[in-house]
Amino acid sequence: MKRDKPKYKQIIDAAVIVIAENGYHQAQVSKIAKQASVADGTIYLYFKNKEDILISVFTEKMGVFVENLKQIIKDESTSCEKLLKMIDNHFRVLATDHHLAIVTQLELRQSNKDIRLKINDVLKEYLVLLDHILIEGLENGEFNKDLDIRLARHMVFGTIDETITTWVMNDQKYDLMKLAPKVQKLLLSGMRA
Amino acid sequence: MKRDKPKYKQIIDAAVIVIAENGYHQAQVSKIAKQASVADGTIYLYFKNKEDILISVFTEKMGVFVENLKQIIKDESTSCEKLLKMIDNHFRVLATDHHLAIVTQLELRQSNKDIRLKINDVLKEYLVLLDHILIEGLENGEFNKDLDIRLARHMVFGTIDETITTWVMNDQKYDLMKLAPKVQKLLLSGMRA
Amino acid sequence: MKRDKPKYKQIIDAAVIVIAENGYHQAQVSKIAKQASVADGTIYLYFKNKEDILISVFTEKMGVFVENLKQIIKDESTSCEKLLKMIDNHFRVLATDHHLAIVTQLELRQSNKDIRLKINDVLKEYLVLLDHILIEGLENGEFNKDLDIRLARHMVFGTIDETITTWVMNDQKYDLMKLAPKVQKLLLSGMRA
Amino acid sequence: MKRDKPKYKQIIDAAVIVIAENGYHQAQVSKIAKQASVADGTIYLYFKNKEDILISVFTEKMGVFVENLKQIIKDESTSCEKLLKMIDNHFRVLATDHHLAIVTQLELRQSNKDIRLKINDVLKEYLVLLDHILIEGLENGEFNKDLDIRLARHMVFGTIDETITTWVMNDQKYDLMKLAPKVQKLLLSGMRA
DNA sequence: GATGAATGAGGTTTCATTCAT
DNA sequence: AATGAATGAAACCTCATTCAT
Repeated sequence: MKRDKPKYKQIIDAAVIVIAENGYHQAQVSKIAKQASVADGTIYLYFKNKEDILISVFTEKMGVFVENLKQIIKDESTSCEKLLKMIDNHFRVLATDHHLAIVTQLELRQSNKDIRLKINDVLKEYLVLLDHILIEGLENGEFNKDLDIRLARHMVFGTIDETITTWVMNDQKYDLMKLAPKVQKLLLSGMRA
Repeated sequence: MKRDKPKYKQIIDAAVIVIAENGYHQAQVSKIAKQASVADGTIYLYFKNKEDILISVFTEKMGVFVENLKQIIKDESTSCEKLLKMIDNHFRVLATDHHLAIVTQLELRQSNKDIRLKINDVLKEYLVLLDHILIEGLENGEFNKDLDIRLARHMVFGTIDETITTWVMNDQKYDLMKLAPKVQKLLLSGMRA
Repeated sequence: MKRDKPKYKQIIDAAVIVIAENGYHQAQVSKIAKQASVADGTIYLYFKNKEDILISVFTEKMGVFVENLKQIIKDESTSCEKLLKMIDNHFRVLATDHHLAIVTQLELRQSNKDIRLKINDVLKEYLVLLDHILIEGLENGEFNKDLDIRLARHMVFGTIDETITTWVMNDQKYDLMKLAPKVQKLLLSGMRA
Repeated sequence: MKRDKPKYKQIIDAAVIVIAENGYHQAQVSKIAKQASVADGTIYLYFKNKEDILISVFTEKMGVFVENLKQIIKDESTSCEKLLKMIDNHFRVLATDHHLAIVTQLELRQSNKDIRLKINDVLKEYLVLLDHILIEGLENGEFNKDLDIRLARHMVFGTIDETITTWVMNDQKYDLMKLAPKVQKLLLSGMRA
């Protein structure tokens, strides 16, 4: 399997760095190859084309969010706590990897529709897990029974995304992690029973 | 003043149509010129370069949001009502102009960092006005006195934006306007005193 | 009409020279542009792509053969004389333009199947005219009534083509024109009544 | 000797199939290796480079024509009969091996000048044998004493080649073998004393 | 002898911008 | 003011060949 070979991850990581440091439109394949210390042609032994690199970057990295969230859902805390853990996790992953934060919040959004559609497929998986938490909270009475799941999902994800994007645009100069409990509290007060 | 001449608006409107119908990356200057019924070179009598067209599209169209919001702030309703009016206005403008909705929610976000930074300057004006409503609500006791204005702003704008973007991505097939009161209610329950 | 503008012919002629002097696979668009004294991009105002240049080279130049042959057919000489004139014309055009001879006999034959199929369409027109001469000769009794037109066409064209190609491969070092009457005589003796 | 080892022939035969089925420009070394069931690198144990494969394909396969023709020349028939046998042999070999016919008549002609020059060296051997027949016919009075050997060679080979190429281009859908006596008769009538 | 992963040079085409008319 | 023909820089990808195993 190609994605288990060391060069696969090597190229993905190189792509994140190159995109973060040069911007999406200045992230030429040759730069990524150089950063990964492989020849240009080697890229094409592991990826079909440039688009495939970009989608794989998102898929591989987003996988971490999804995996973490699956763990969070499994545990036995309340839905409220799960929501906090989710926000906390989302913030932590991006606060820990500055390059990745730039890539997901700013650069990858410049990609064309084809790529964005595939990125959305990955995102959808994440949103479905978020819905699980929301539904569970509804059913166990933690959340307001009139809550519109779809709007609540928009609110939770929109707030998280907007908060992180603003933080990235401000050059990540304040502590994102500290905002997690406040964001949770703000969101919860709007959903609680 | 260039922006008062008829061809200026003509080109801006052509750009919105071309970007909405062809996508950001397929919106060549020559296509915009054709749609505006002017020669390619004429574009450069009214705009410094392509970047200038795109920023102007956003500035000119965003102006409507800002103007409307200024009117809303002036009137004598409660902060809660102002928030509803703001959401309602935001939804209405985009629900009325499908091309514009596509351009602002999807296509213009593919622009490079430079353009997006300038677009953000324009957006900031809008967010400052939103802050006015939030501060007013805090001061007159409508909103929770512990409310973090910055986070509340992220939540309000993030929720609105995510809701509209999802609606555009779903081909605008449901009635966006109907969601306005629900979104307001959801947001308010998180902020109220 | 694009093909009436001076730059169109300028580029076609440049292509013939570049292909003849560098070989088919070393005839880059940039070289053709340089030879034609235009910018690389200008090529694409007159031709859809590189393939289009190559096909146009053949079509434009082959047009001369076809036009000349149409004149020959119209005149009132015998079929035998027409055949001589055809051979003579074919030899003369290529003996006069050494670059063109190299391009048609050697270089253009390296093109891929798509291009060769389009080239064949043009050639077919020429062969149809040759058939006219052969049929006429059959009907007026100049040629053997048992003559198989298809085979005769193969023989006439194959002999002409092989003779010219050998001449080109030998660096055009002998006088091709002098061979015309001998080739005619040889071919005719095989077809005469 | 490398050319006696089984893998040598295996690769040559694979090359003929790959070129015939994919076309000259789509006949990558890796495809030939795959078809021959050897690794890419193995090719280079038997051939200096890709050019060497292509020339060897022609040399090996052309060898059959030359060998057969040598036999034909040795026998005691008339020059006219030898000519028929030669045409018959030429047609038969290609009519029997459809892949080979495509490769020699269409695909290999797309190769660059270097390769074509080397192919011509091989062809020359064949043409020299043809000259033997023609000269013998001249000397024994079967052919016209004014016959120009060089032109006659062009005519014989050009007619054969054009006839076969047309047959291949028409997807080999009629019986090439049946044409042999007619082609001979046509050619002979032009050369006979 | 055999393998196949890795290499890296090289070319077509697009499109924002200019400037002579 | 308006035109639009001309410019030319810039990058993705292929594939023949090598060489460590």
